[in-house]
Amino acid sequence: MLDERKATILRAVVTEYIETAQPVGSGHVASSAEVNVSSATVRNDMAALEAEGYLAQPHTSAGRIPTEKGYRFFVDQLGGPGKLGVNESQQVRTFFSRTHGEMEQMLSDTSRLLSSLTHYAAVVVGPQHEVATIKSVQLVGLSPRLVLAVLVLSSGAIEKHSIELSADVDDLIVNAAAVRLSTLIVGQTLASASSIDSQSLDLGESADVSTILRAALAVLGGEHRHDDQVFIGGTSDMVASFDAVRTVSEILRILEQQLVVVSLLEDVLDRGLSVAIGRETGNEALADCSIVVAPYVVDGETAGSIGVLGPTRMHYDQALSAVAVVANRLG
Amino acid sequence: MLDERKATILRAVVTEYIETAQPVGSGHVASSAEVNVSSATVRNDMAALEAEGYLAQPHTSAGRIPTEKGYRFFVDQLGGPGKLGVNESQQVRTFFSRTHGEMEQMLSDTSRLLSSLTHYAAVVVGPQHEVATIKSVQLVGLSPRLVLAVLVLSSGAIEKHSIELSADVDDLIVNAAAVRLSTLIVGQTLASASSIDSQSLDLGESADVSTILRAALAVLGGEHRHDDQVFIGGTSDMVASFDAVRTVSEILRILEQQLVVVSLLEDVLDRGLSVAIGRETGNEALADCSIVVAPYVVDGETAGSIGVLGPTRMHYDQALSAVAVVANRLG
DNA sequence: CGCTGGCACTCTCGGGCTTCGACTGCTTAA
DNA sequence: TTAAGCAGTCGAAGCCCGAGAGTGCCAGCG
Repeated sequence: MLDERKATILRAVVTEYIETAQPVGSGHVASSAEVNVSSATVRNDMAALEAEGYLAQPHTSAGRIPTEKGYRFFVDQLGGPGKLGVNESQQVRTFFSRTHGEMEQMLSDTSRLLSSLTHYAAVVVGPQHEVATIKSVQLVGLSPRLVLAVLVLSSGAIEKHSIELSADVDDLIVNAAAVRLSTLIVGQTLASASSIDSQSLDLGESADVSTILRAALAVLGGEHRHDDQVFIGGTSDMVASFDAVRTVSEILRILEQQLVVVSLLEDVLDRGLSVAIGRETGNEALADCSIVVAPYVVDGETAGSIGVLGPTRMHYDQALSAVAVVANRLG
Repeated sequence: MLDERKATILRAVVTEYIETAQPVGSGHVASSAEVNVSSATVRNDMAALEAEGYLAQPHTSAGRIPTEKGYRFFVDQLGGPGKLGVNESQQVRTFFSRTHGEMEQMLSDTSRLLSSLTHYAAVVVGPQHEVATIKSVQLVGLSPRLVLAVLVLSSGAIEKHSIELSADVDDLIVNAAAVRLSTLIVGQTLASASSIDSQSLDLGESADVSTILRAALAVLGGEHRHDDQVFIGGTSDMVASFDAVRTVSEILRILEQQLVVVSLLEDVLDRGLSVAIGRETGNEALADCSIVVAPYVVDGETAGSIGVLGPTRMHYDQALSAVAVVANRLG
């Protein structure tokens, strides 16, 4: 599609623009190391690149800036992720050597790590609970009419649901229900547990017990889609890449709606390490942003995903490397 | 200290500046409803107010801007929190009528409510775990050498700690340890549980059991100061009040360090509903911000605190009312 | 004695103008 | 196909100037 020289010129424009945030002119490109033709030749090629939609001019007699298509070519052409710098890989190494156990804490720290590596906002989405099996279930009476159901999953995650009852119950009843519930759902996945039919359990229990059981199964089936664990870090770093407070505010609004963020990441999850540039994110408010995402794998299963959100003029190579390496070592 | 007229003038300057973000001149003040003197008189008083440190001039021949001292006077003089507008109080009412159970979810929603009421960033700090008593403790073996300790507290909160063992243990041993642990710490507060001396429990247990017990008590004693629950919402709203991205970035950096935020709130916690203006927050990066904080009370005990973070030129009356009302109804 | 009107002064802000410089596009020659 | 040169374009920066907003001070009035 693009001959070698045009590709080189485009590459030069993109890298320079990422560096300086200023429109870059033919002179700069011509004097760059990889290009050995005169600025006039560069001008011709840049005009062609603009005609084909890779570059744009903010106004006549300014330099060119990359379009989304331009960035896209640049990123695709980059091939896979490169190596990290020595400082960064050192940072990753010490991070993963020091960290241990305690899923939540670790994911939260991971988002901090990623943002400190890239200086952009980092998003880490924890494992889906649906696939994990239930290790233990417990019912704890907090007050006469309030019972807390606590599930421990094989992933080490915990789910809790409060159950409000219409009548007082005794602790003995609660315990009986807990035992019965354990035999019913321990070892199952959350998904299969929540699909248990309430009917099947009316076998000779006391009425109180089965009431509790039914209520417990009901809350299990309820909206447990919400509690994906999402950790966002480094927004302050990312913000510094923009210059309009207005834009910043809109981006923050997106980040606050965790559902939106999660679906952004999950849209690209099955594609492996990938990049969404500007409107490719599918969100108008993120027109000036790009996202680098990768799923991470635990025990051979895709567990969750991590990502970096930065300006369209982000350092794609660094971001790709960082995301790739961190996703890799999260296993 | 300030005679009645000067106080009125100061009040007028502050309210106008909060509204417009523009330096306000003697003319505007004179034409405001509460002031019935000529602009020349206002000028004299404003000069005096400046000499006394309540006002400042960005440059000669611009209007005046309130100093921190000016805001402070304004806020003190405001007296208690006022009433909420009808829309707002409606919003609060429907919120508290719809919400129920599930502490975490509720606190997170509360931060959303507060930020939507005030259009500033809202911070909600959950109850201190130290004072809650332990309702139940459970040990779950996740893998042969990894045991998860799950505590349910009377507040409905859950703490989990993973315990790594140096040798494989059997589930039976784990269960035995769990039973023993329950008798030891259920009913105690976290604080007293974590101060239990490991020595006192070497009475005839098997070695395996006491190993686990000791490890469990050790992690309990560990850094459980961290896991204060902090919920921050509405940063995107607050950001819109500033015009320098630089400032925004610094403020976000503060908010990301939850420890800092928590200590900010807790410093003023025993003072009840209170306001910290600019540098009064004790943080240089928040020189352009003010904080409105109030503790909330559950079962007669101070449980946690809620707060609003906005620009120094925030609508103090609205923020105070909102914080006061929400803190009140969080019981 | 305190308030007011008036006056001179100061400083910012915005518009209009010019200059400068960084580009481009085109044309022509090798 | 590339290079060189040249004319043209447009924004950014500097400058001037007038308008406007505001101040401080002074003198007079009740």
